[in-house]
Amino acid sequence: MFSIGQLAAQTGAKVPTIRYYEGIGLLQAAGRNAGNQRRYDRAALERLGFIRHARALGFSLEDIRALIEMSAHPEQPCAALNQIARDQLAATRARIAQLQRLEAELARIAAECDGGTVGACSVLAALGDHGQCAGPHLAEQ
Amino acid sequence: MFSIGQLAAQTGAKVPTIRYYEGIGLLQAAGRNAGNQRRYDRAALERLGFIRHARALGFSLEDIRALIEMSAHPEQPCAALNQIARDQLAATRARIAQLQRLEAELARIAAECDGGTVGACSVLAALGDHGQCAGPHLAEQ
DNA sequence: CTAATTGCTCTAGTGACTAGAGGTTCAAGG
DNA sequence: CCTTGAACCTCTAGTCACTAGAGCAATTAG
Repeated sequence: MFSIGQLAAQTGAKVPTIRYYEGIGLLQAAGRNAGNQRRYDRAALERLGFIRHARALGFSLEDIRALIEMSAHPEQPCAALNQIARDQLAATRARIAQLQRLEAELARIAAECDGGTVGACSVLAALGDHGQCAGPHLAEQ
Repeated sequence: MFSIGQLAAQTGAKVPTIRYYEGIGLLQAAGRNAGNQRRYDRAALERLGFIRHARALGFSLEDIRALIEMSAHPEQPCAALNQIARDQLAATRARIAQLQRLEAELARIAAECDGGTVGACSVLAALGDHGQCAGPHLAEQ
């Protein structure tokens, strides 16, 4: 059995994050010892490891909740499961494409600076005027 | 003179967003008409256009606040100004590189699904086990 | 003159945590 | 056995950049 600190050390999650996951029902509430402190078993370690790895891959907690829900029904077809992964892949690709558009504009804007004064610097003008841009680059960050 | 709705229509910002910008001091408080409604001139239109374009390029409101501050001192050297733009470019490139690592892992994981049941699907296992991944891909989203 | 639209302020909610206050329990050393 | 310091507990509030809604006032078109 692990304390919350040991669980944190083993998974790389921070202690308040673990309590947060429990609070929103993503991790089931841990058992407590006589002094009301959380105690975790190896299954909890695996569940938290799953969550952390899925987060590191960019899945939302809502997605992860759905994935956990599905893993509780192993006899069902995995189409919905794989759809979540493919949606995440598509979202990642879309985000990359958008950031590459931003990168191109930023590189162009930054390159125009000639090291003079703010008043003469083309960077401010370029930031203010979308007309100077090569294309669209709407960022919904 | 424009109403807030007309300003919103011309810049693409939403009405509550404009009021929010005023609330945090990013846009200076607009003048009011006899009925306490905000009225904007062409200068306000340009300031908001600058903010929206910088946001679309991925700058934080804090960065934008600094950029606006600098634009009020046109005689100063533009080094700090250009540094903000170059930092944003570097952050964008770092984010792209990281998302590309995620993309590679997600593509690999999604490709492994053979359309069976959840229990047999390799996607869940791959999501839970970082050991199956080709490399590091820590996402701080 | 009326009705519809637009405007006003204020509060609260989003996602995924993080920070801090103020108090309790545990583990190790003497 | 006792003390000390680390780790634990709950609860509230803050982050970023908005967005949604309530409840009311002003404007504008017909």
